[in-house]
Amino acid sequence: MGRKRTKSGKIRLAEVAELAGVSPITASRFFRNPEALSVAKRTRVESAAKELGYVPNLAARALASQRTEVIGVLIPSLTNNVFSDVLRGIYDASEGSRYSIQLSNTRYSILQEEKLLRLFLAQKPAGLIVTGIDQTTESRAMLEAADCPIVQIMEIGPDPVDMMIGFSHYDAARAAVAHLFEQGRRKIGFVGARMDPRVQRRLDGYVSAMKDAALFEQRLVVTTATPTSVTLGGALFTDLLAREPNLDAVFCANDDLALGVLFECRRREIAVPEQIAIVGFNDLEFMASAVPTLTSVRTNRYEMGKTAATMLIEAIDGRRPEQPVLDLGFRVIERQSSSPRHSDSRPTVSGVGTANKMVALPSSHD
Amino acid sequence: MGRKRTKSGKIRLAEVAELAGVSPITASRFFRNPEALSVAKRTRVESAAKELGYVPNLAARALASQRTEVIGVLIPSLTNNVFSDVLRGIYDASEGSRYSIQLSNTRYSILQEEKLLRLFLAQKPAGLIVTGIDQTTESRAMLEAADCPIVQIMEIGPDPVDMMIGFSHYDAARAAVAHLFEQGRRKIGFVGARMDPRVQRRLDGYVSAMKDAALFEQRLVVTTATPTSVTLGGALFTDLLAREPNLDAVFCANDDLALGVLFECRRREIAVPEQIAIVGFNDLEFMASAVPTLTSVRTNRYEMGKTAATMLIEAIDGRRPEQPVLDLGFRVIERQSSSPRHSDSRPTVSGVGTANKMVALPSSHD
DNA sequence: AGGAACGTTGACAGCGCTACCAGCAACGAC
DNA sequence: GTCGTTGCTGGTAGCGCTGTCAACGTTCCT
Repeated sequence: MGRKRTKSGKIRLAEVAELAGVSPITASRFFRNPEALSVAKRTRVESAAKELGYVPNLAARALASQRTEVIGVLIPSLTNNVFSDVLRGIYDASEGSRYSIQLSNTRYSILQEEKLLRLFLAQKPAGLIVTGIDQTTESRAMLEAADCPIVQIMEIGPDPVDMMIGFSHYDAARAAVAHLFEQGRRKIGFVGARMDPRVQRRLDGYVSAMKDAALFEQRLVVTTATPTSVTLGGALFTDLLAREPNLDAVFCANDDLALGVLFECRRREIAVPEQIAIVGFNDLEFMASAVPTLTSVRTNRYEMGKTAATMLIEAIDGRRPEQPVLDLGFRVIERQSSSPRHSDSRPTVSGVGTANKMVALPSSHD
Repeated sequence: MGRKRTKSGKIRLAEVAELAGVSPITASRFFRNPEALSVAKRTRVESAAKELGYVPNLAARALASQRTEVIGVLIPSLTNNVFSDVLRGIYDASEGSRYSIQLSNTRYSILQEEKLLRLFLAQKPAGLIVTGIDQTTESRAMLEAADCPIVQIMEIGPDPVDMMIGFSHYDAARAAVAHLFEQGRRKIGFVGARMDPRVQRRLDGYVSAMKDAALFEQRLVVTTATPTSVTLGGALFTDLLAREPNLDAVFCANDDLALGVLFECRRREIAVPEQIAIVGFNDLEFMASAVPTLTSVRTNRYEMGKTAATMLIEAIDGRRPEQPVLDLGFRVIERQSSSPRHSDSRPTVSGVGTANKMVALPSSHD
C-alpha cells in the first residue's frame, strides 16, 4: 500500500533519516542491526523507509563497508539438468537472505574456472560456491587465500578448501554395479560421455566393482569426451554391442544416455530387462515414467544446492556449521529395467537402503 | 606471466597512476576510453596496470558513475530446459562484454516478477531482459519508466516496451495442428501443463485451427496448472483417452508431455503413429532419438537468448538495432510419430519451410 | 602573426553509505 | 553519592572512483 512515484529527487538514507527525525547513521544502523535501536526509533525509521520507498544503494554500501553481499557460483554447465536442479536450490536458499547470486559457467574447463575465480575474487564476494574438487593448483591457491567462506559442491573428497557437500560418485557407481550383480548380471558394460571428473570417478567405481568380481574387461567400457545426449547414448550403446554382443547389462553414466540406450534397444528389438538390463545415474524425472521404467541412482541435487547456499550464508554470518563436510548420499532406485530376467513386469520402484550411506566425519554430534 | 601476490596493501587506481607517472584521472580514462589518451600514456598505464595486477573496484565505479554494468534477467524457471537454453545464450553473449548477468527466477508468478523488477530497477541496471509480454500493470509502468534498454524474450506481441525477440506461439501451434490435418488426422487432442501465458497461446492456436476446420470439441482439451513432467504427460493422456477413445492425434504443449504420451501409448499398446499421432513442442534433443522419433515444433532458444543479450548490449552502448522487434520463427520438424497411418516406418526428419516465417517490421533493410 | 580549434591532461568535488570513535543518559554497584 | 558500565545516538572522515570543467600545448586557419 501507499506506493508512490518518487520523482522529486532520489531517496537516500539521509531523506529517510530526516523524515524519521534521526541521524543518518541511526537510520543506517536500522538496516544492518535493528536490535541496536530503541523501539521508538526503530519503528520511526521503519515507517519512514516504507513511506519513501527507500531502497539502499548497494554500490555505496559495498564501497563503504569494503565488502559485497554477493555469492559467487561457478558451475560447469547451464543446460545440464543436474546443475539446474542444484541452481534452483541455491537460488531458493538465497532468496530472502540479503545475498545475491552471481553465476558463471565454466563449461567444464578448469582453466576457464581459474579465470572466472580470479574475476570473482577481485570483487570480494561474501562467499563462493564452486563445483567439484578438481581445481587447478592456481585456483586452489586462490581459494585458500580467499577471505570468504567457500563451499565445494557435487562431490566429496579429501581435504576440502573450506566446506564441502556432495556424495561419492565412486561409491554410487559401485552400488549400481553391485545391484546389477544381485540381479544376476555379469557382462556389464559402461557408457559414459563428457568424462568430466565426476563421470570419471563413476567409471572408476564401475571398474573397481567389476575387478572385484573378476569381471572387468576393457572392451566393456565405451566413453567419449563429447557432451552427453540421448542420441549419443544410442550411438555409444551400438558401439558397445559391437564389441560385446553377449552383453547383459549397461551402466550409464547419466540418465540421458540411459534413455538413449533404451530407445536403441527398442530399435534393435532387444528386450529390456530380459536380454539387457539398464541402469542410469541421477534419477531424473522421466526415468520412472519410461517403458520399462528405468533403474537409476538417485542423487539429492536440489537439496545439495539449497544446503550449500544455506551453509554458506550461515558461515558468512559467522555461524560456521559443526559439520563442514556433508555427504548427502545416494540411493539406487530399482525399477523394471534391471529386474531379474524372468520379471513379472510389474514395477519395482522400491528404494533400497543399502546404498544410502553417510560417511563418518570428524566432530559429528547432532 | 608475471602474476604476483599483492599482499602489501591494495592496488587502487592511484597506485597504477603513480607507477605510470600520470594523474589518477588519466588512468581512469584509460579504462573507460583508451582512445582519448596519447599513445605514450596509454602504454604506460597499460603496463602499469598489468604489472600491479590492478582490478577496478566496481562498487566505487558504480557509485561514482551512477550506473552499473549489470544486466538483469528475469525468467520463470531455472529447471525448464527451454530456459536453460535461453540462459546459455544470454551468458554466452555477455561473456567478453563488460556486463555481468544478474539472474532471478520469477517461478511463473507475475507478482513475484513485479517484486523482483522493483528490486532490479532500484540498482539501476544497464539493461534488462524479461520473459514474455504478460507483466502486471505496475510492472509495465516500471519498465516503461526505466531509463535502460529492455528486451522482452520468448514471444512477440503488440506494443513492445522496448525491444522484443521471440516468435508466435499461437502461429506455431496452428502450424502443428495444420501438419496433423495434412496427415489426415481429425480427432486431435491437446495436452497442456502449467498453462503459463505462452502455453495458453499455444492452446489458443490449437483451438482456432480446430475451429477453422470445424473439428473443435472442448473435451479434446486436457490441461492442468501443475508443473509439467513426463509422468504428467502420461496421466493427462490417460485422461484424454477416457474422454475420447477415438482420438487419432495428440498435440502436446511441450516435449516432456509428448514423451510421457509416447510411453503411455507403449504401456497401453497403442501404435504410434498408426493409431495415434504425437506432436510435441520445442524440439528438445531427445525427440529425434525416441522410438518412434517424435515430431515437434523447433524453436530457436539458444539463438533467442544470445541475440537478446547482444541486442541489449548494443543498445546500452548506444547502437540501437534497426529492428527492435525480432521474430525468430519456428519450424515443424516432421518425424515418425506423425507420419501417415500406413507409414513405412522410415524416418522423415525433414524440416518444412512453410511454418518458418518472419514478421514484417518497420525499417527493415539489411 | 594572431587567434580559434583541437587533443590531451589534471584539479576538484562528491556519489551514498558505513567504520570508528565520542558523547550522553540511565542504571547499578559500592 | 560517586564511579563505572551499558545502551543508544551522533559526528567525522573517508571507501575508490568518475563527472565536470578548466588549463595546457599544439596545430591549423585566416
